[in-house]
Amino acid sequence: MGKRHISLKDLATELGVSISSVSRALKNHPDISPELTTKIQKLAKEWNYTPNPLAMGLLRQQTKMIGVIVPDIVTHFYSSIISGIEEVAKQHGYFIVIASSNESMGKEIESVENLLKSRVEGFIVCISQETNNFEHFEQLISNEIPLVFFDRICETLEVPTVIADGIDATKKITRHFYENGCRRIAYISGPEHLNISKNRREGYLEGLKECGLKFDPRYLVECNLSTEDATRATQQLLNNSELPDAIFGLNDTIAFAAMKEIKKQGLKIPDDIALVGFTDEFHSTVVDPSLTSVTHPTLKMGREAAKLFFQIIKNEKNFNKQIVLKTELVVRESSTKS
Amino acid sequence: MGKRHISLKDLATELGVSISSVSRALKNHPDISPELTTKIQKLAKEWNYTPNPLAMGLLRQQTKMIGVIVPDIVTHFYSSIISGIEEVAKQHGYFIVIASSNESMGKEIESVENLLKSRVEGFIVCISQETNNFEHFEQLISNEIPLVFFDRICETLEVPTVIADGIDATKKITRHFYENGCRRIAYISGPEHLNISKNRREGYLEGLKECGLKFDPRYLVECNLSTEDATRATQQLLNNSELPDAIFGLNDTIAFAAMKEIKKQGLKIPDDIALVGFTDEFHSTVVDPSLTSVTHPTLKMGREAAKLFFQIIKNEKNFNKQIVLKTELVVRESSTKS
DNA sequence: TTGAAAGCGCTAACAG
DNA sequence: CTGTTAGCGCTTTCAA
Repeated sequence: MGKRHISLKDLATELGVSISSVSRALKNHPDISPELTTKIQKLAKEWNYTPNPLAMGLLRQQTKMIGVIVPDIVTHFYSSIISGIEEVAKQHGYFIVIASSNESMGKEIESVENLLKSRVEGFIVCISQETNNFEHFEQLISNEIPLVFFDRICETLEVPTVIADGIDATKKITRHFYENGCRRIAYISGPEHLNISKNRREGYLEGLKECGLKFDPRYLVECNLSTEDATRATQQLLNNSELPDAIFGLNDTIAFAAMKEIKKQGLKIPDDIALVGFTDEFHSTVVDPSLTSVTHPTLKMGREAAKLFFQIIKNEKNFNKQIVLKTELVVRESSTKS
Repeated sequence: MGKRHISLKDLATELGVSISSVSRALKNHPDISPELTTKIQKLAKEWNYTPNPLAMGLLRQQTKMIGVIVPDIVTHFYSSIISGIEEVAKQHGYFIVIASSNESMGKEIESVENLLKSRVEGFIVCISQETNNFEHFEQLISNEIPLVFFDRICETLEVPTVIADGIDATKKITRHFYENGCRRIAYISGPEHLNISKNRREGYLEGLKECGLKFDPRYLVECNLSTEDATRATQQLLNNSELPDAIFGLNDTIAFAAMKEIKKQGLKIPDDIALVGFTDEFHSTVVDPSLTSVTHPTLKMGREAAKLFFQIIKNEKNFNKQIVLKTELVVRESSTKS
């Protein structure tokens, strides 16, 4: 059950001094005589004293906990971001409590409440795909509880955010397809209300225009972010009388689902259809053909989100509240037609 | 910065009663008059009172935190186990604090110390591949701090554990190869001191024997668990004058590295070499050819580990302290020779 | 230079 | 039935 930890009181009684003297000595308060200080510090070390964070927390009303809410934790994208958050949090002596919304708004709301009960000092969140009502976040804001959004954000709320530059990314993808001879470029998007969907679509449309291609609505399909629906969306694209010669998807789930479906229908990647994803390093190289993709700077995204958080916590005033991270197009086999 | 939360005192002063009455009313203590109780509960609800866990924790000397140490958090295997742990922890009103050892013993030791400082009530850990000295865990044991190992365990320590049945799994794999006509079955193992390496090797040897095959040391290579070293190990196997006709690896990292290397050398899977991995659902189906593999019951492993933990916390005496989870061989394309 | 006391939010034993 | 008090571990005035 765990033996009791050493307290200031233990040290004080052992040494026959007062608790406050011990407390002061341990933080090298100048008032305490050097001898006493040394004596106390020596014993503290010997007895392996560490301050009780519960007591400190109660006193200062701070738990040193950050609530992190993500759509899921098993996807590499999120776990990698979490790593980044954790890294910075640790540096600041904070730790993170992770909750998964499972892409459900109900669970998201619940998580906010639960974490609030646990007295987290603030939140770093990527909203669920379902979330279309933001009251639970507005409440946080009006209570002045620190909040940071990453990746999927709510544009109508004044909240510090870090996102990837989706417009630029999808523009790059479209152009890349064009330069590789593709003319019927299709895009599988996600739920319309998500900023990532909107941005990436915008880049897609701009890219088409820049390449002098006309937008063809048959080549833009939408799906929720499940594998099943992504497969359905791919099938829809492949049902067109005029097949697209290039497809890219909003995220990994979609990209891989598309890849499987294209292969299943006996079409060749990239020769029949070039494919590009929005994925991470690992998955992209493990599949066959290796997948050209825009890599998300996940670790950095996590770190930046955490940094924003601490700027809020520290009450800093002048900092950039809208961080946009550059993405990189890594060309692999799936998009270079022979 | 977060407005102050409502305290019992706030309710008490508002209602002009004592703090203890409020405390009692809130837990429906029979001593309090029904009227007062209702009045207090009503206000508490209105003001959205939730007990301060810090105060409770200080009082009861419990943080409701479990330290979870894993080799890394971004691998699906671990993040999925973490999900399982988290699920059960939540049911018990606990939350988990995750630390990653990055496969380094130094970091692992550090994590134990840090989490101890944070006053976690106990630990659930998968030891790092480097760990060959267990003092930091022995210390926990002698201090009666709850500890559970999963997947990679230390057999010399008396600690409740949950593992997958590696012997049975690799026996099944070996037999599966045999039944598919393979006779030169190779195995890429991990660091010898890890229980998972030992068990799986044992199953491999037993499987060979059962099939009436002689063990050939050229077909057993070892690697640390990095992609680079797994590639090296695969090359070593493929350098044999007599090529193996089947390979399986200790885990996903190895399996995928092997797959890439085999393809790179222009060999066909499964016709030249059949391949089987120890992986999760997602990865196995996304690669080409899809990978036959033994699936780890990761979620269950996490849940079981957490359950063990709470049995310790609750001071239960008679419970099974060695949980062995069955694995399942899912046959896909990579191992069925045409 | 050191100690006593109050208070952070809560519970529980003890009084009334 | 309700209030008072002490105490969990710590910091911080205020006193000495």
